[in-house]
Amino acid sequence: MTGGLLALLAEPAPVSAPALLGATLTGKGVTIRITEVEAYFGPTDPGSHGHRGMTPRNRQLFGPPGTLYAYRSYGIHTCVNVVSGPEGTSSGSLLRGAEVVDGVAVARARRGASVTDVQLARGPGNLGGAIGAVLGEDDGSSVVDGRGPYVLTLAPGLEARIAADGPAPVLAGLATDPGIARGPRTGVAGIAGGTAFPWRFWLPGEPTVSAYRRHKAAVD
DNA sequence: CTTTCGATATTCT
DNA sequence: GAATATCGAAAGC
Repeated sequence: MTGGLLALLAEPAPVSAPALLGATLTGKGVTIRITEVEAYFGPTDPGSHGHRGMTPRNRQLFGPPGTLYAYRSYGIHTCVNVVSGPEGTSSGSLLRGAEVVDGVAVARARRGASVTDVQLARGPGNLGGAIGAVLGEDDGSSVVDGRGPYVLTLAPGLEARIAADGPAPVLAGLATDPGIARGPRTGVAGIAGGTAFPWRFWLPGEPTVSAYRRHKAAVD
């Protein structure tokens, strides 16, 4: 059952993003365990692709929770988001880092023979490459209804906790979970990359979390 | 170790 | 024409 997952994704990304840590995404011969995400929220977030309204590229970001939003970054890399929040709000979580837990050979065939296990899905562009994301066939597909190329499964134990306590207490607990780190987003320019939007979430100590690289002047 | 730079789709000025 | 939710190779300390 994925009822708990849908209940969490009903919340905007800055609230629901921590719940994606430790979750797995399976499809196209590879399974990854998510270790790093960034949340974006169009209505109030100048760093979001959806902040200035719908365009042909970002329209899937406005879709229903559980939609996969894929986009081309710097003209080269394919990056992947999981849409959350009410339909029409342009909110989603960018998958920035993950551990390949199954299909390592398949992922390496896509990324290159010399890429180490840790590097396979470390960083958003690399992650998209490892799972074989393709704009034309994956952008706008669902990761929750079982009919798309990918299926998202919550971290072990989370479904049971949601069933017992409800989604709100679970998300409130994740917001202060000492096992989850949060900080400014990577690569986002201007004030949107500063501490005013501490919407990068990761699992401390995981080697597959990408290195924090400052882009331009992120306001602290 | 750190910094620079090229590749290049999409969007905004 | 310039900027961007990037990456990796090359060059400079």
